[in-house]
Amino acid sequence: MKRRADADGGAVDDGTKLSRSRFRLSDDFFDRPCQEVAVGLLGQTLVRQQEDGSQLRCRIVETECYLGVVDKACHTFGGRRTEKNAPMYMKPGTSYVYFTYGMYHCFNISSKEEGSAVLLRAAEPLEGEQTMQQHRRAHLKTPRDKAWKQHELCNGPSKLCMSLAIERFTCNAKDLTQWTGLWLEEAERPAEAVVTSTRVGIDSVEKEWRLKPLRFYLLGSKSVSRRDKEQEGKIT
DNA sequence: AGACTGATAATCT
DNA sequence: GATTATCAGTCTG
Repeated sequence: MKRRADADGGAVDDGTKLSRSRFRLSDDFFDRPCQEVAVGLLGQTLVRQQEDGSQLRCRIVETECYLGVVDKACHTFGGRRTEKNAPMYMKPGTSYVYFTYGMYHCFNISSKEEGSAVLLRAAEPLEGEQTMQQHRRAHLKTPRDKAWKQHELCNGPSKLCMSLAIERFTCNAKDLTQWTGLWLEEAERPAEAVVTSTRVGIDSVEKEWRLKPLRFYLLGSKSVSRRDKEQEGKIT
C-alpha cells in the first residue's frame, strides 16, 4: 500500500499535539473490493476539517458493505441511476451522503465494484468532543442542555453525521483522497478482533440479501451501534 | 440495556 | 401515495 504524506489535506501540525498518523488514505486504498475497504477502514481515523481551523477526529469502529448493482439492498441495485445515487458510481473514494427518514443523513464511501459503497456506521471520538456535543444538540427537536456519553456521540450512522456536521449540501460527491473538508488517515492496526454480522435497517429486503454477513465491527468497542452476541460468541 | 413508537420530508413509483 | 441503510423519548426490567 502506497502512502502519501498529508500535505494538502489537514491543518498543519502546530506542534502543540503529540505526533499522530499523517498518512491520508489514497486512491489505492479505496480502489479495492467493497469488503476489503469496509474491513480496512476499521481502526482508521476519520477527520473533519472545521471552518475555524480545528479538526474533529474519530476512530472508525463499524462499517457496512453495499455491493453495488448486484446487491438487492443497495441503492444502485439492477443498475438504477438517479441524481441521488450518482456518487456510488463515481471514482472509488467518493463520498455518498444522502438524506433519509426526513431528518437524518448517512455517509458512505464508494469502492471498486460498479455502484458499490461502504456505509460508515460508528466511530469513537478522538478530538473535538465538545464541538461534537454542540453539533448533536443542534439537532434536538427541543433545544436543551443535554450531554451525551463519549461512546454515544458517534454510535450510529446518522449520529456520526450529526457529530461531524456531515450533510449532503456540503459533503456529498467529494473525492475524499483530495478534498480538504473531510478525509481518512491511516492509523495503527486495531488490536480488537473484527466481528462479522448482518446489515442493519434493511428489513424489507428479501432474505438472501438481508442476511448476508456484510457488517463489520471491532469487538469490545463501546461505540458499536448494535452488537451481535451470537457472532461474538464464535470469536475465540 | 433492550423494546417500542412517533417524527418528518426528500425521493421514487 | 409509499417508502425510508434512523434516532430520541419513554417505558420496562
